[in-house]
Amino acid sequence: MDAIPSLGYALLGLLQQKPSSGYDLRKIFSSTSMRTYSDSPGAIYPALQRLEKQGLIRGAIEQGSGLRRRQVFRLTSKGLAELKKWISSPVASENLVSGPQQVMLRFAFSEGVIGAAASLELLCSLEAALKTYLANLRAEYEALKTVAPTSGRLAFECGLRGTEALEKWTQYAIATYKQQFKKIRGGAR
Amino acid sequence: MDAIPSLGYALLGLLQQKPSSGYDLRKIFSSTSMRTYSDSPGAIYPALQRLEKQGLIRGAIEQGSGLRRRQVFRLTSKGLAELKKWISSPVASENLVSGPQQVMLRFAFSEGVIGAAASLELLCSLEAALKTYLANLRAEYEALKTVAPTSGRLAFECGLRGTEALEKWTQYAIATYKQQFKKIRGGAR
DNA sequence: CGCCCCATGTAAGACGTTACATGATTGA
DNA sequence: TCAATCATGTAACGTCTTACATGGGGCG
Repeated sequence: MDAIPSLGYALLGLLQQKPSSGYDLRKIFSSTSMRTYSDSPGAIYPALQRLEKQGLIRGAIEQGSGLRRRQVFRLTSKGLAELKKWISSPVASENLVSGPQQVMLRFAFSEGVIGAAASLELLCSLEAALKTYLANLRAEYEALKTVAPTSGRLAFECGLRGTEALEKWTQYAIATYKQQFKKIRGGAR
Repeated sequence: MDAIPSLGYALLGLLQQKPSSGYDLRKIFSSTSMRTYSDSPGAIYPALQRLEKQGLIRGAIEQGSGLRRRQVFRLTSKGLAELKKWISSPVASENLVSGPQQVMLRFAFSEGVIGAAASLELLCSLEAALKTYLANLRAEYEALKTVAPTSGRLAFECGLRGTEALEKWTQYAIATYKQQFKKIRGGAR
C-alpha cells in the first residue's frame, strides 16, 4: 500500500466526522482554517478516487432532491482503521522538521476517532519529540549566532520561539485533558 | 516567465551568499536548519538546470584539483534582480496561510541582498499582514470554540498561539533593527 | 581489492496546479 | 433568458520523490 499524502488523511478525518460529497469537502477547505489544503477540484476529486480505489472510503450516488447527482462518501471499516493507525502512531522529532501542521491535523481528529485518553497519549508523545527537537535547534543556534548576519540570526530565533511556543501549548493541552479527566472521575453524574 | 518555486529561491539566496556546486547546496540542505528543503539530487540538479535555462544563474566547470569535475554556479545580474524583487515585495496576509516559512526565507536573505534598512521594511510589512491575519483567526476562533470538541479547539489555539508568537517576534526584530540604526547614527566610528 | 565519499545526473511515477468542460437548478 | 450556484470531472503541465546509474579518488 502506497503512502497516503496529507490531503488524503484530511479527507479521511473529515469523512469520519460526517459523510460528505466532494463539493462539501471543498467548501470546508476553502472557508475554514483548513485553507492550507487545496480546495481545487483537480486535487480533491482525484484524491477521493484514489481513496475509494484503496477501499478506504465508499461513495454512494444520491439522486433525490432534483439537483444534479451528488456522490456522498463515507469511511469504510478499513478506512477507519487506517485513520486510527495514522493518528495514534507516536510522534517522532523528524515529524516536526516541516512544521507542526501534520501532527496538529492528527490531534484535531484524535478525540473523535480514538478518544480523549488516546489524545492525551498523542500529546505526551509530542512533548517528548519536542524535547529532542528543541535540544537540536538550540545547539544549532549556539553555533550559528556568532557567525550569522543579524537577519539570519533573527530568522533562526523565529523558528526557535515558534517551537518553544508549541512546547508551552503542548503542556497547556496536557493539563487541560488531565483536568478534564479529574472532573469526570471526581464529579457525580 | 513561470513562477519560481520555493526551492528555486532558496538556491538563489544561497548562491548569492557564496557560489557553490550542486553538491555543496545539497549538504547545506541536509545538515542545517534548511532541512525543510529537499536534499535529494532529483530535486536540486533539475532545479539548477531550470534556473540556468532562465538565465538566473550560470555554471562554470571546475576541473582543477583532480577530483571529478564540479560545476560551480553563481548568480547572474538577472538572478540577483529576481532575488531582490522576491525579497522586497510586500507581505500579504495570504502569504501566512501556509506558515511563515516562505516569508522567513526572504527575511533571512534580506540583509545580504537588499540591506538592513530594507530588511526593516520587510518586517514592518509582515507586522501589518499579521494584524489582519490574526484578526481573521480570532474571529474564526470565537465562532468555533463553542461548537468544536476539545481536541479541535485546542488544535486551533495552537495555530493562534503560534501566530501570536510570530507577532511578538516581529516586534522584537523591528526593535533590534531600530536599535542597531540608532547606535550607528549616534556612535563615533 | 572492496568500500566509502565526492559529484553529477536520469527515469518512472505520484501529486498538485491551473484551466477548461459539462450540465442542472434557482432567481432576477 | 442570463447569470450564479451546485456538482463533478478531465487534461496538460510542473515539480518532487524514490531509486538507480556512473565514475573518479582515497584508504585499509
